[in-house]
Parts: sequence; C-alpha cells; structure tokens
Amino acid sequence: MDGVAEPWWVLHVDLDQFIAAVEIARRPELRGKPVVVGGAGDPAQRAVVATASYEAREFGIQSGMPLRLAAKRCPDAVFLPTDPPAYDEVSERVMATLREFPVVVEVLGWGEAFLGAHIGDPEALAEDIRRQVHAETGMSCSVGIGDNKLRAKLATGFAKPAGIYRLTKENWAEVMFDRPTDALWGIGSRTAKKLTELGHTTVAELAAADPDALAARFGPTMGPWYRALARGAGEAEVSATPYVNKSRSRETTYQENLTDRTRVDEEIVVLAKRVAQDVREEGRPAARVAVKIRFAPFFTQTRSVTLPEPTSDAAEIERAALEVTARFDHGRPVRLLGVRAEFDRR
DNA sequence: TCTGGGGTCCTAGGACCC
DNA sequence: TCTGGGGTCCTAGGACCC
Repeated sequence: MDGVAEPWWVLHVDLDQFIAAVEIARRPELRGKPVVVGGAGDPAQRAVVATASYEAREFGIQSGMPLRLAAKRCPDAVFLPTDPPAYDEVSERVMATLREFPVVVEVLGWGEAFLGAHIGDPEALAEDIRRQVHAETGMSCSVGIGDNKLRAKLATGFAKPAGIYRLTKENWAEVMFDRPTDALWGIGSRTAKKLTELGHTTVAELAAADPDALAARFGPTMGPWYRALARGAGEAEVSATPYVNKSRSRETTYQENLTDRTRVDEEIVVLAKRVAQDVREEGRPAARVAVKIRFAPFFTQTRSVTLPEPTSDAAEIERAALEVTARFDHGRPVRLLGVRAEFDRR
C-alpha cells in the first residue's frame, strides 16, 4: 500500500474439460472413464465432439471431431448429449464465485473469463481462485497470468490441467518463438498455411516479418495485426460491461439431406420462428435477415436482405427469410439450413 | 475428417451520392 | 462519355473462436 499502486495483471480462468466436467459431476460413476459429449449423444448421427474428458483425449479424441470418428477411436467411450442449460447454470455459479474477488470479471464463454486486478502477487490470487472455485462449484480450473489478454489466454494452455502459468514480455520469446504461428490466439490453420507460403513458419519468423508485405497479402488491418500477435501484443483492459448480441441465429444440420424444395421452405419457416422468438427476447428489432444453406457434399452459401424497416414481427421475419431463400440456386440436396437476424449496429 | 451450432470481425466489389 | 475522388451502404465470403 502506502499509496504505491500495485501493478495491473490480467488473469485468464478456464474450467478444465468444462462440459465433460459438468456431466461427470452429476454422474460420479463416469469419473476416470473416457467421456465424449456432443450432439444428441448418438455417434451414428451427424454431429461433432463438444468436449472430451482427458481419458477420452488419450485415444486421440478432440473437440470438433465427428462423433462417428470418436467412436471409431474409442468404441468403449461413454457418449452423452449436450445440455446447454446445465452448462449455463454451472458457468453462472463459477462467474459469481469469481466476482467475489476484488477483480474486474469479463466473461468469455462457458466456464471462461478474463480477470483484471491491481495486485502484487498474481500467483497467490490465482491459487485462491482455484481453491474457491473448487470449493463452491466442485469444478477444477486453470489460470493463466499475463500482462495482457493474449498472454494470459495462451498461458492457460500451459497451465492445464489444474495449474497456474505466467506468460509476460519477460518469457514471451523463450516460450513462444519456436512454436508454429497457429499457436497464437487468432491465427488458425488457414492463415498459418498462407504464412508458411510467405516463409513465416514460426512465431519468431512472423515477429520479424515485413509488415507491408503482410498488409499486401492479408489486408491493412489483419496483416500488421498478425505480426503484432507474434510479438505478444494484446489488450490489457478488462471490461465487466454486459455482452450485447449483434446477431441471433439458428441452424440445423439434417440427418438426411433435404431434396424437396417445399421441405426446404417448411424448415426455413421453423428456423425463422425460433429466430423471431430470440429477437423478441432480445428486445431490439432485427435490421437484416440472412439465410445460410449448406449444399451437399459440403458447400456453403449465404444470402441476406436489409429490411425496409427494423422489425420484431415473426411474420415479417419469416417472409424475409423465405424471400431470401428463393434467391438461391436450388440444384443440389441440402445438408444444413440456417436463419440469422442482425441488429442495427449501435 | 462424410466434417455442429452460435457467434464475431475483416475484406472486397459494386452501387450510389456529392 | 474517351468517366475524378472520396465516403458510405449493401452484400457475399472467409476466417476464427468457444
């Protein structure tokens, strides 16, 4: 104290195997077993893994993998359906626990948040958080400590499971420079491949890249931003301002492709009704309506329209969705349909 | 890889206006 | 029309994240 401000730290708290952990908490007999949560819990269906328990990961099962493939890798795994309301509820309890600390809490997603704090000993705070979250919710979490959000977020990856890790300007080069560029938060496999074509395979190489060349390849915002990421740049501000949706959408992948045009319209109406309900609950009118169609085998298109006037009326949202649907070239079987409402930017 | 669902942000071309 | 320059909106697509 004595009027000397403590330094500002960003902590990233992430629940370990969150979705699987919620399921195991209410079915203790599953503890220690390979558990895979996703879709309707039927590995014969078109669906992917939401979260696999650490035991299931031993078999090479990962988030985003088709359930069918997961079942092939581990036929004895327990497959469970996703239950979003259950994850909402546990996540809320975790966030409430985090808010008991003298920190700013910015929720990132289910079981994941950034914390901002003026504090002398961030490791001690992280320990307290881990202990308190476990005591109040039964959940295990990991905590990344950083001097900005990027480094805190990446630090959590090194902390898992059930650990604490600090990543700052001091150890950034040592920890990150030899890793591939897609180890960075914001660079995925597509961009990493393009970067490799430009001769930047590692984080160190990207950090030393020519920003003008990157801008020419990726655009004036993204190009220089990738280089900044490689140097560990990120926001340090943490905001507790409640999240406001910019859009609401509903989509469905059909277990069997739709081949009947009439059926497509019927399903669009079903989705539009759900979106209209979401829009009403949002309390703000929709300004645009978009339709997404994924044709077989896996070819996705979107069409959209700006409404003459923003509306929350279900009939108008349905009508707009059907109008937009009519603009597609309906030659092939349909694998997925989606309807999205966008709110006015403000 | 027979590859979900719900979001966000950026890019780029054309329309349109002054 | 042998067609400037800048700003903004609309639309479609790509990429990424959880």
